[in-house]
Amino acid sequence: MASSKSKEEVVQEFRVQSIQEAAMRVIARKGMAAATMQEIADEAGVAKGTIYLYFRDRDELVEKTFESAMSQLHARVDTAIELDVPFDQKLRAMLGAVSTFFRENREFFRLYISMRFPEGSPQQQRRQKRTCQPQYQSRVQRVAEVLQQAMDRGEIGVTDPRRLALFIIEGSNAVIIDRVMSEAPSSVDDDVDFLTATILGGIKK
Amino acid sequence: MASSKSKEEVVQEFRVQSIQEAAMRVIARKGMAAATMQEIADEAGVAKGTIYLYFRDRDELVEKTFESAMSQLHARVDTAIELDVPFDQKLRAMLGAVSTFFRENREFFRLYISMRFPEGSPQQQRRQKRTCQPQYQSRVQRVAEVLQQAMDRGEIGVTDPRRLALFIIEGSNAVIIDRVMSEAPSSVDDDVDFLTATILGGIKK
DNA sequence: TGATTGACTGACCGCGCGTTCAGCGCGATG
DNA sequence: CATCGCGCTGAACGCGCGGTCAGTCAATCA
Repeated sequence: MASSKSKEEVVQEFRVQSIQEAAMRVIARKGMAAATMQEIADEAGVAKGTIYLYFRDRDELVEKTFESAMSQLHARVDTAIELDVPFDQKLRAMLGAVSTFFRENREFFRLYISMRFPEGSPQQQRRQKRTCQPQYQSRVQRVAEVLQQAMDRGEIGVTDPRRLALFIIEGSNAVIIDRVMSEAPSSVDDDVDFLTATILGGIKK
Repeated sequence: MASSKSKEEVVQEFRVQSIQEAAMRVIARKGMAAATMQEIADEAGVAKGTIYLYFRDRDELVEKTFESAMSQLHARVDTAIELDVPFDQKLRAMLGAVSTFFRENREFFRLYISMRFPEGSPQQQRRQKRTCQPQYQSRVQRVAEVLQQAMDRGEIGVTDPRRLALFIIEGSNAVIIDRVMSEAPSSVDDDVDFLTATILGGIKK
């Protein structure tokens, strides 16, 4: 047999996935704090207790859901980063990857935003920081490295790459999310054109 | 009498203010959802019940707290907007106003972020949208108008001013908030220099 | 086909929250 | 000094949540 696990494992993974997707949809609809286990279970078409067969508690469900979506985003951005092209094309590819991802995963952005700042008791905050912040930091870090390379090659001016990465990522996110939320028809290229031009050339006449 | 109201009114306003400030501090510490009325009351040095003498319920407390802080931010930005100077100086003044405000009100940024996307039941979400979204929209709108003027005068290139405003506001916020959170020593000018240069001139060599 | 398993269910539990309100104490009044 | 008014208190209430676990039943086994 190709894989050692057949039915059960496949079924398990399917369950895990559909519960995670349900969680994302409910969080997108009600917000992080107001998303209840009951509503997530209903959305997934299972009983509340079933969720606890696959996830220890609510925190773990949220954490795993965030991580698996985030690793997809990272995978896409990484393929753009690894392209061997001039910086402006690479920037365009990265922005396109992010834009496409958020368009295909409209429900994710709410979770994405919520996980940025940990909530709850100090312990909960520490736990979330350990698991979720690294995902952000590594996203910032990867972009910062790309910027650093471009600086070394003289393709762009020299500044603090981390601060620049933050500015680019959050500015772009705001534009992309605004578009995704407003139900406007497809416009990936439009946004990417706008962002690439603004980031590269600034707004000065 | 200068004002028609003396003792009682002054005392009332003081109570309202100190409760709002306590709410901001607790929200900054625990996050929006985990900030309990009990902890806010303790922080303000009053009993839980006392809060309900000044605010109908939790939602109203949060709403009013957000609005009063937000109007301070708006006031500062507005004085920068009304300056009769070239666009680049105006931009610098606006960024300086925001940066200074967030530095003086470290506790506010958490509330600011939380209010951006309404949470809870559909009714709650509608209520929050009616009261808080306008504050954001008007911030975006004001910046967009300044950009439009600059475009008309040929000071900057022509694009969609709203989208540009979003990009600038959120990119700048990310940089400013990162600095405020990281406890780094004063660096308002540093951030403002960085942001002004990047926004105006872009990053291309 | 009867026995056995274990994935799944959902009524139930305890807790902690927002909210209430009967009562307390203290300054003002006469 | 007795009375009153009122700002304030915090124990108590009900609700709705996350989490549990005894029971169900379809698939599997012998």
